[in-house]
Amino acid sequence: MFIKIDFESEIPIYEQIKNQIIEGIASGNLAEGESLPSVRQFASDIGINMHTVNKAYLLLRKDDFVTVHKRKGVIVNGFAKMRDPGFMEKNSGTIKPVIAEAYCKGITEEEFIDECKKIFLTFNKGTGNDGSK
Amino acid sequence: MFIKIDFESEIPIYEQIKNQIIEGIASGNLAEGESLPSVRQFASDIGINMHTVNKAYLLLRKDDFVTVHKRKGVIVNGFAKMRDPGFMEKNSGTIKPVIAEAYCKGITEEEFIDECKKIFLTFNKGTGNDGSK
DNA sequence: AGACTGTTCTATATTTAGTATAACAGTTAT
DNA sequence: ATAACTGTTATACTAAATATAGAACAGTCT
Repeated sequence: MFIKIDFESEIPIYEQIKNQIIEGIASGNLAEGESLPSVRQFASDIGINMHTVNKAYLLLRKDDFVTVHKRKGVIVNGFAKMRDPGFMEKNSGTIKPVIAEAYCKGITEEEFIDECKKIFLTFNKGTGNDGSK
Repeated sequence: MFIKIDFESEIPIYEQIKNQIIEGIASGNLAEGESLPSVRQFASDIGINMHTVNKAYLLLRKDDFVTVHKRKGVIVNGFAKMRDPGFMEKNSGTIKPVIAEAYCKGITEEEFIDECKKIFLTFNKGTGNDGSK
């Protein structure tokens, strides 16, 4: 796997795992139907505990990024199953403090949006969320 | 003050305080030179502990949002003192997971950027960070 | 039956968050 | 100078979140 954990980070390990898997899906590195490593093997690979991996998987399932099959393991969903039109409303509270800080730090709207576009570019290469239904 | 704490939130109280003060500065509700309530009075107003407020103030000082004067208290800095051109580089790691998740959830680049612009609008009304030096 | 999945349970150590008192060191008005 | 107000620091404690550890369970597939 392509996941690297920063043990010095203040971000919990289970969240680093969750984030990197979501980024993997968005960037097309993890395609629909692919299965993730088992909690035991993944934990052993990274050198952490099984339950930490499991917590990440539980969160991914809760938000419809993956489906769990006994025996097969954890499988990446298609974009259709992940879709949630209400995402921006639920998460504007997450973005607001970041923008407020950026604004105070002298970042212009244009600079901020350019950075967002740059990040979006790394994702649009993937399987493709073209915004269609 | 205009600050409301959500005691049910998973976001620490000191971070809620910090965020709302930064948003207050960005939106122009808190102008340069204004002083924040004393740690003791603020804590008593909200019904929390002094040290929780102090922690928020320490973080705000660390990031140059405020200056501390004994007796006068905590005073809001001007945008010039807050300015940090390296902000986006330091914080692209914060934005990336949010965009990745939004992308998977079917939010288009346009929708995401529109939301950012909407938030920027609520700030541009303020004293004005016009991007000039 | 055996080997593999995720899941659940219990237990523990560590860190973070928050509260609680008390004292200290500057600053300013009286 | 004294008093009253600042932030700051120190210590102590509780509670929750994070991470680890080992064991057992319940499906699934060969």
